[in-house]
Amino acid sequence: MTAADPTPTPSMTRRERQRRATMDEIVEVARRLLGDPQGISLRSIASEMGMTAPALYRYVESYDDLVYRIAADIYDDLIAILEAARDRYPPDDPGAGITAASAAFRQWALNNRAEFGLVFTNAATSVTTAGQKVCVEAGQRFGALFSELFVAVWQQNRFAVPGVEELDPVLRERLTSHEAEHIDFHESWRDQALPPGVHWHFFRIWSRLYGTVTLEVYGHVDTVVVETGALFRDMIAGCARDMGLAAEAERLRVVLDDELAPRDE
Amino acid sequence: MTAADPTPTPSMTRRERQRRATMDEIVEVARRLLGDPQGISLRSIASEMGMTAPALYRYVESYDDLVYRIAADIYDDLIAILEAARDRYPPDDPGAGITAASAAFRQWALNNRAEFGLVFTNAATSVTTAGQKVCVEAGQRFGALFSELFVAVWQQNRFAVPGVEELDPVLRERLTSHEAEHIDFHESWRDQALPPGVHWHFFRIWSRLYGTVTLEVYGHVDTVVVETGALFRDMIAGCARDMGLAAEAERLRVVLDDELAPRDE
DNA sequence: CGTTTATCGTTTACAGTGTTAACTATGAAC
DNA sequence: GTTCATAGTTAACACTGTAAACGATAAACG
Repeated sequence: MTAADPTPTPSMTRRERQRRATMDEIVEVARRLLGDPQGISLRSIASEMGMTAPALYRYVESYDDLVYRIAADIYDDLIAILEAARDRYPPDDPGAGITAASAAFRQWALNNRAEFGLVFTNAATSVTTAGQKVCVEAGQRFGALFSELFVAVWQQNRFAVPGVEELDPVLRERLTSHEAEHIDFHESWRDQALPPGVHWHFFRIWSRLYGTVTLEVYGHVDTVVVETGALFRDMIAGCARDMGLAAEAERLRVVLDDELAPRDE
Repeated sequence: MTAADPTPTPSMTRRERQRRATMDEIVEVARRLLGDPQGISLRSIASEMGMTAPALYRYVESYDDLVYRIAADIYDDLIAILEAARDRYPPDDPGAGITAASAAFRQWALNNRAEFGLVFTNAATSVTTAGQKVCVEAGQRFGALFSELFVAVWQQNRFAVPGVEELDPVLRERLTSHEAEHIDFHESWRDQALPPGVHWHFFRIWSRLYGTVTLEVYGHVDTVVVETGALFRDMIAGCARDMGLAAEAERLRVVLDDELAPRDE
């Protein structure tokens, strides 16, 4: 990937293009080195691209700043993978799409544990650098991918969601008031005036996906339920039920099997 | 805490006692320093106790070894906290016990994020040192705490669990064959001959608890559902339903409110 | 075109990390 | 009372992120 270019490469001065190129190469090399047991270091990155470590400071404010940029790049990579999984199924079948994307997310996490940890179990709540911003934005794009699929499913079959009266008062307040900057990844919902219960229910579904994948990645459960994928399958089936997809369980099971099978390439 | 002493302090030579004392002090100091922004380091630990860094190698094989011992200590600390929460309710009310323990787990995690991350989202799959062993054992004790409560609930109300025929074949094989060393924390179940479905259902419940807490700790969800505790409450309510505790929902809600309220001390 | 100037890279240096080797007190043991 | 293992030391090595000062080079301007 090495993406995250707001303006890809239209017409910028030669220097700017070159600068962007090495900027991209930095995070590219860093991500390659991320797989190594001893992890990444500015010196290893620099030497890998024939430079010295202090030179990297022309492109990166600090080590943490670099980490944020790497995280953003990982996000974009992951988003592309999930979109590809989603697009293997027709757009008018968001149930299959969200199932496929979820499975792809899980497979990616298990196959890229270091990257998963960097992005999804990181205490990176520290200072606000330039890099963190791009990281947060990428995270919002990632969230939007799932939330859009979720909303598409809801708009298709209007499954039951909790009514406003069932919601926690504070939560209801936040979800109804449309100063919702804090409702991170849901910019795409802006004009749709969705019931707050839809918002809320999405959090519940997302928490189960995130939680199960994280549990599997860190192995805080018997290995057999990870190896067989039984726990993940069960969780997906449960989420499907709670999204009004019970009738399509058999069909979605096939989708899931397909996406959980090791990719052929 | 600084516990994990198989033989507390019966009658060992003076040297052994002293050795154990500084061993305990090391992890104690390390844990105190864990809260610091720049984290722990052998030198900071040593200087904190008036020593030099290389001296620590008389007690610890390596840095990773130390981390494992810290993790074990954290586990023991956490176990004590959860046991205290559990024991605030009568032993014949495991429903209240598991609810309280779950809430205590969540509160502890949110209040000790560094320690939580060290223990629960750590790639510590590397080499097998002496320290890792004590860490794994502590983890099993931790798991046993929840699984025992879970089994107690089941033995009390015999809630429905999936039948053997519904289980993944590989999973069924593993759960029925009693060479179950891999079924980590369930040594306490040994002689009970529990249906495999009970095992399996415990994994599901545990995955939801672990997943929700981890999600909250790392904030990969709207902050309001964390601050209000709405997501956690909802998840606990769902688990209670799936443990045949629907009738006691109101009673357990009170327990939950109690445990989620900031402890008074 | 030549000169100025900003950019990108260098070398050097500093404080910090985990870790090893060699050496030295000191308390237990024969 | 001598021997000897133990617990500590200092010195050193190979790393880490980072700052300062300096040099080459390419763009920008008169």
